[in-house]
Amino acid sequence: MIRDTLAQLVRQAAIDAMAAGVLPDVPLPDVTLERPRQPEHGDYASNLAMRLVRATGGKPVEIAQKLRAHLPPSPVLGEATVAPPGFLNLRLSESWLAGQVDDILAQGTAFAGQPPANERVQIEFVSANPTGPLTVGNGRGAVIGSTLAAVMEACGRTVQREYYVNDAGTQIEVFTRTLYARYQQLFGREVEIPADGYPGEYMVDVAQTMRAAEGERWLRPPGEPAPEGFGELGIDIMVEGIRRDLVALGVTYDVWFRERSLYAGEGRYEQAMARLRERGYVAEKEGAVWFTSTDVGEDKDNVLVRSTGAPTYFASDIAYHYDKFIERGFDRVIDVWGADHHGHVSRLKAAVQALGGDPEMLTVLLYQLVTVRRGGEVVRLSKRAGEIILLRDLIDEVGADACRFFFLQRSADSTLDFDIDLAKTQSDKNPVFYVQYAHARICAILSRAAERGLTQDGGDVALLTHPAELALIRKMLVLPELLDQVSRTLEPHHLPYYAADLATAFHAFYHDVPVLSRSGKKVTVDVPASLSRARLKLVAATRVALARTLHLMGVSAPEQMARREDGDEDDE
RNA sequence: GCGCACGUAGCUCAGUGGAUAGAGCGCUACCCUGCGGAGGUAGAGGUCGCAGGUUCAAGUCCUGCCGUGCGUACCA
Repeated sequence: MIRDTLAQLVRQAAIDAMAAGVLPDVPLPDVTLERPRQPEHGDYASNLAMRLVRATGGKPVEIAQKLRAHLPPSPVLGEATVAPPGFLNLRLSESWLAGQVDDILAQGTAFAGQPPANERVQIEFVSANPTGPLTVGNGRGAVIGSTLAAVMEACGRTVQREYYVNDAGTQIEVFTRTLYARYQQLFGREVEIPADGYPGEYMVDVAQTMRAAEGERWLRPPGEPAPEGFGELGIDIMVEGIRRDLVALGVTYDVWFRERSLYAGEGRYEQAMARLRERGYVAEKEGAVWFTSTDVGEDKDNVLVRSTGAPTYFASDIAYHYDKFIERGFDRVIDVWGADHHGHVSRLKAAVQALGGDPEMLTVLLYQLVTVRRGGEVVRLSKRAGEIILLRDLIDEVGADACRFFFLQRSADSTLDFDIDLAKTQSDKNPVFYVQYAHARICAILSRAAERGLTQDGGDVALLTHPAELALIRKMLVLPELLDQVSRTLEPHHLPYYAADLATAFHAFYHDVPVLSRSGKKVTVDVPASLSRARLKLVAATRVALARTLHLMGVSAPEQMARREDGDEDDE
């Protein structure tokens, strides 16, 4: 990355200055460059002089000047200046910048990525209980998780995407009793769904699916419980529905991990509990089995096996993470959870530590709640599911692209207001539209040029010297750094902002700089073919960068937008 | 009570310890039919919740307080 190259130059300048006796020989801190807010301050700035001043003495500005004098020559580096209170500001060489257009085109869809690194990452996301359909909140987790997976892959990690299906435990019994009641109702029996059951209408749909497939096969005499296998089939139907909703959002998985599989035979559950016991973290008291998490710094102990003999959800989770860390041996594990689960983060990390894993390698990424607005009013109800809004309904109404873009737009730490009206707007007010339009416009320009027999072939990027051209190239070169940052901080919300920035830089360029000759009523612009070819290269490179950004977000990069009807200025 | 977050423009939100705190929407002007105007330019709008502290430098780190959300089960 260019930032590293420049940092190395600054570091070398310090070493050379010390060797020359111009600066006292002191230990050198890590040289990091930042991007100044003001463009006048250059492309990158180093605060090294200010960090050295305590050890070396002297004035920061003078130290910075010495660093500047010892910067090794480089084709990358343009101007270097010193600014108070001691910044060393660096500007990229314009000829090098122009040359990056060829570089971006050569990289193509691999642009801004990193070579493979030897790191295996597992990212588990959504993992909603299969007792109900996905909600908009689950959708946010799906988009955050899948986007992070894509970015980490682009940055060289080997990524496994996993969905943990909670198909064991008490909730499944409740689900089964509810479903069986619904099933019997379809055959005219006067049966009430359980008081603690799932009232949503989707349960009727599942029951109907089962009747449609196998008729009354599952019916037992009145008063008897559901037969063996009935609940499992119901769960399978639910999981399939969840899978389809996720596909509609552009999300697929490598592994669907069944909680039930932890308990098969002498499985992971037994192994994990045995390991905890060996290591001295299991105690019996009050008729239950406890994880003595206070021994690893927790506030309280937690129950593993209830006095009824049934394991808790927490025990399953321990076995599951035992499998991730100890058996499957991932270098890094990321769990994406809704913020309402944050109370479990600490004790799960404690469990990983107690098992002998490294809790630092487990990152639990929490995202805050989603509220949906329509006409400024908060939407609360779904007809089919009660007090939740279905992800499916949102996708059907605004489309997967808008869903993904909007879900990504906010930091996971912030609650998210999803404005349905804005997401459906076919205008520049809608950021998804604005960005996608930029891509479509690029495609239109390239094909228009081709119609005239002009292509980027043979274009000489050295002709790209206009400030708007260079600004656009600079914006494209942000992407590699951005992806690196997202992969390290796990904050994908920067991507939509960047996409909009890049689109703006393109529109500004296109507004200021003619790519093709044109003749209108008022103005005639003549662009030499050689210049057109060079600028078409820049346009094509912008397409590469913009499409890359959109694809990582899982948002489509359309070649054309549907034409808006003329004269249709009003909102519907 | 305790724990984890959040509090930045009218609204929704960005802001890796750096220089003059930004964007979109909304508002006010302008470019006037354009190589896709579904675009561009400019302006108004801020005690970064409050008070201390650390630092050459704090919206950013630390402490306390106020406000909001979530959690604090032998539920998942």
